[in-house]
Amino acid sequence: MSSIQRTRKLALVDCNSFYVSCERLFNPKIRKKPVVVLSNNDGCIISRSNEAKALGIKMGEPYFKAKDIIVKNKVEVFSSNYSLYGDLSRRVMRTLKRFNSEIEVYSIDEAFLDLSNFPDSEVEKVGKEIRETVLQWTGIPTSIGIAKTKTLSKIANHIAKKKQSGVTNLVGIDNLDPILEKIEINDVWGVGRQLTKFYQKNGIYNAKQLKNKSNMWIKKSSNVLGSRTAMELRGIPCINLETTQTKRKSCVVSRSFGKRIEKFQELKEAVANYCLNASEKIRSESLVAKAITVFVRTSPFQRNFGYYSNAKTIDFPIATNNSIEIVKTAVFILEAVFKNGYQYQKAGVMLTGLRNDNGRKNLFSSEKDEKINILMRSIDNTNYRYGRSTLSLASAGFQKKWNMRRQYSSKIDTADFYCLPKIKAI
DNA sequence: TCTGGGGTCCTAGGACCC
DNA sequence: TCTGGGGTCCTAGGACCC
Repeated sequence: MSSIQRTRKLALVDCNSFYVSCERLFNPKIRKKPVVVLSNNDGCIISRSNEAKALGIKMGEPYFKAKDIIVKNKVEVFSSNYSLYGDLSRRVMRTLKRFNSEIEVYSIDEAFLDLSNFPDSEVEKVGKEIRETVLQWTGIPTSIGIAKTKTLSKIANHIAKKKQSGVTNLVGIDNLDPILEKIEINDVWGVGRQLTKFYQKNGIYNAKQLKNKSNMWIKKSSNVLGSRTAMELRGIPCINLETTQTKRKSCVVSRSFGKRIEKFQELKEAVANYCLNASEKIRSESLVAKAITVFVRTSPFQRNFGYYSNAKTIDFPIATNNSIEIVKTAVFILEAVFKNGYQYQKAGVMLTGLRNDNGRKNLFSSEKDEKINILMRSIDNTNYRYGRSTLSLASAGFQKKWNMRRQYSSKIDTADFYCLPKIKAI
């Protein structure tokens, strides 16, 4: 045995109020102010600065419900700008890879890092170094939790969020019970609303109590995922670090409309646009779809108009990523699910059964297919170079009355020179 | 007036086969 | 007419995540 202890150590790096931090980066005036970022269509609040949290603004709360507090306290409001957040996310992840190239990018603002190669005694110091480096290189503040399993690093991260240092290390602590006892059951990773209700009914209110329940009982009353969580709380790793990105299995594009839609024609345009978007996405990942689902629905919150929701799936004869075929099939489905006399609030398309496009010709492929592939490729290249929807299909429409509301966009584009932050020479 | 979007995994149950 | 048991595969729906 080596003299240095090398237990399994995972760090969870989580960006603090990520979307808000991104907006602040390009707008120093809002650094100390309460800030919120809204979801698509300016619907819900999906990111809050600490100052906004302190005002009692809740995560996921509809914007219009929080408006009173927002106006009264002069909270800065932004529509979401996903290309900006995606760009900054990539910068953060690139920085993290300096510390270990084997990282799992878990979401736009989170990554797991394997720190097992560092001695136990140094791991906290490494955490602080990671945090400082990310802040210095990207301007994004983070919190870091370190522990033996993913579920425990999530808990460590939860604690780190409330600390000045921003780093919490649970490796090397023999008895975690006093810490786990303070973690409410609904704050445990993998325990959502339903499980919380169920666990509480059975006297489990915190992480320590779940940890001490028998696997048999948990598995019987929930499922394997539940018992995995309990094992991980005991420090037994059950969830691996996924360092290689696996290809996705489905691709969804759906939006709520800026205003309600009643006409088939407008719905058709929206759905055609979602199809173009989705097929471009899967083409860029060299995938083909086995099937397509289209769904439409009215607002579930507007009871006086009666709720209607419908969806239908069609299998393609041969898996495809051809925009024209995808749009055509989607419109065919839409004709089947559309009913007159409703105010539609949302629609979407889902490409499923995705697999690699091996480009192999099959029995039915023809010269025409070849030509279509070439056409698709040139559309993608043009749109990449000159901006999305430079080239489109006529069925996608031009008016786009149904487009999203984005009233508070910061309009920052990291690909645009004039949006770069200015530095004043002293 | 105004309530996001995009994923994954698990389970139960049905269809089908031998 | 009697009518078993085990396996696989698929799907819909639910739960969870960020």
